[in-house]
Amino acid sequence: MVEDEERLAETVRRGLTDAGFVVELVHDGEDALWAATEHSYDVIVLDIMLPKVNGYKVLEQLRGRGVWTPVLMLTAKDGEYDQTDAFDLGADDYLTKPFSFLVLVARLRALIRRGGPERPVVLVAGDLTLDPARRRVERSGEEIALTPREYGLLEFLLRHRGDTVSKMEILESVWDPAFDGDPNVVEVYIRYLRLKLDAPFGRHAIETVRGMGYRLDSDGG
Amino acid sequence: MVEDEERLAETVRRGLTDAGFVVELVHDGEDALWAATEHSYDVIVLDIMLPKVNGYKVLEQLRGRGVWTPVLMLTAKDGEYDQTDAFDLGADDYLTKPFSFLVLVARLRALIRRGGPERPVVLVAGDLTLDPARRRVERSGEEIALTPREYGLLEFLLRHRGDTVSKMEILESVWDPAFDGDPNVVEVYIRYLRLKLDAPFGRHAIETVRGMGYRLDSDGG
DNA sequence: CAGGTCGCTGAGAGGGCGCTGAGAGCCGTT
DNA sequence: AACGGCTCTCAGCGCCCTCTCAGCGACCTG
Repeated sequence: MVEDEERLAETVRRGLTDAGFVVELVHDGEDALWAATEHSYDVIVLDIMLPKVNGYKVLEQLRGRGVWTPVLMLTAKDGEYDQTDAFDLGADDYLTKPFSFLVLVARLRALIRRGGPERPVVLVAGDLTLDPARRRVERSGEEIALTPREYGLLEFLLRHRGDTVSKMEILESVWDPAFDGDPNVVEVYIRYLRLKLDAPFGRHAIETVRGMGYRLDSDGG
Repeated sequence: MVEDEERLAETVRRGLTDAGFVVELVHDGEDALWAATEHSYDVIVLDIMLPKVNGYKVLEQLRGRGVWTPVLMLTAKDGEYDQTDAFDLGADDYLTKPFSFLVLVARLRALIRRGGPERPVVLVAGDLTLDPARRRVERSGEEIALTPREYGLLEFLLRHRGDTVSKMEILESVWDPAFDGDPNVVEVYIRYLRLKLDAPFGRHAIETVRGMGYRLDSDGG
């Protein structure tokens, strides 16, 4: 683990040890590079903001030296780099500070077990979140109750957020590939979602692309 | 790999082979186009300065032909093109000469690992971009709302950018092969596009070729 | 300069697409 | 059996998109 904030580092270290991990802790980028090159770890937890050499550089260097140990990056929410950068740089997973300790453990176990990335479990678009595991939808932290159909539709839109998806695509994925009813159902359910997701918050996350279909804004409208 | 400097090419080839890659080497843009179109590679290393057809043209042609193999471009430090161009044209990564061999290997591995999911299928002409998947059009980073017809017309022009296309060709492709209405529709829609794409930006991406048809500037006007 | 052709432009009619409210069918629960 | 929730159908409506048309200007030719 590479982390320079002492209190946070010590807390996490103790927690991980209790959870059964053997933890080695270094405090800056230089030590991180040396340790990771010389030793072999199951997984590396790497903070971005570090003394001497930042996390970004550390990762780049490691990959450059052929070190392919799975890396979980810790990113500050308002940092200069964001999650996208983390993935682009070859990180296998990331967490945004502040993070839930239990989530950290889960992600680390996943990385070790698979030897590969576990994509973030929660789908996000702006202040709109959908957690498939808990089947829970929130907007601005407020839970929103959805029927199964509404939920399926929203999940589909979120998984294609930013893309324009046609009514036919939606019907085939959310309804049935052999659905032969009135395609107007989609419009009706889009409306239901808008009534629950947009209207109470004065936003418009779901955009109509006339003649083409619908599009969910990446930034949540 | 596409590289014309023999010594560099041979060095890199040997290194990549040692690192476990199977390498095919061609020396100019023409061979590159042929090889990349006929065969299927995990990743393409493409130099910019090449005999016959330069790297940019090669990339442009490949993307135009629907070849979406990841491409890593090699750019000269003081070259007339820079990295921004590389990304704009649809390169997936780039390295500036001289480059660290280990970094090259790392980047190639990253490109191969990343593989399929997030490939930008974007048509570009200067500062004008069209993303078919997202059905999104931007000029200078600013999104532009188009109706289906306008969008279809612009997509057609972009796919033939640099070429002069006749009104009849346009009618057959964008409208209907059996369209028998007033060909003046094309002029009308060209106008709509100009009003949305050119006028607000003081440019003229769409050129009229009197007696022949229309032409979209490759560099966006 | 006159005449013709081609492209540009503004206005407007028509239709198609998406939105909406109501309600019927189906299911599980009480 | 009655009720409520969910799903889907349907038909009306309003707006945006599409296309037509006619006048005008630009360009070429004699």
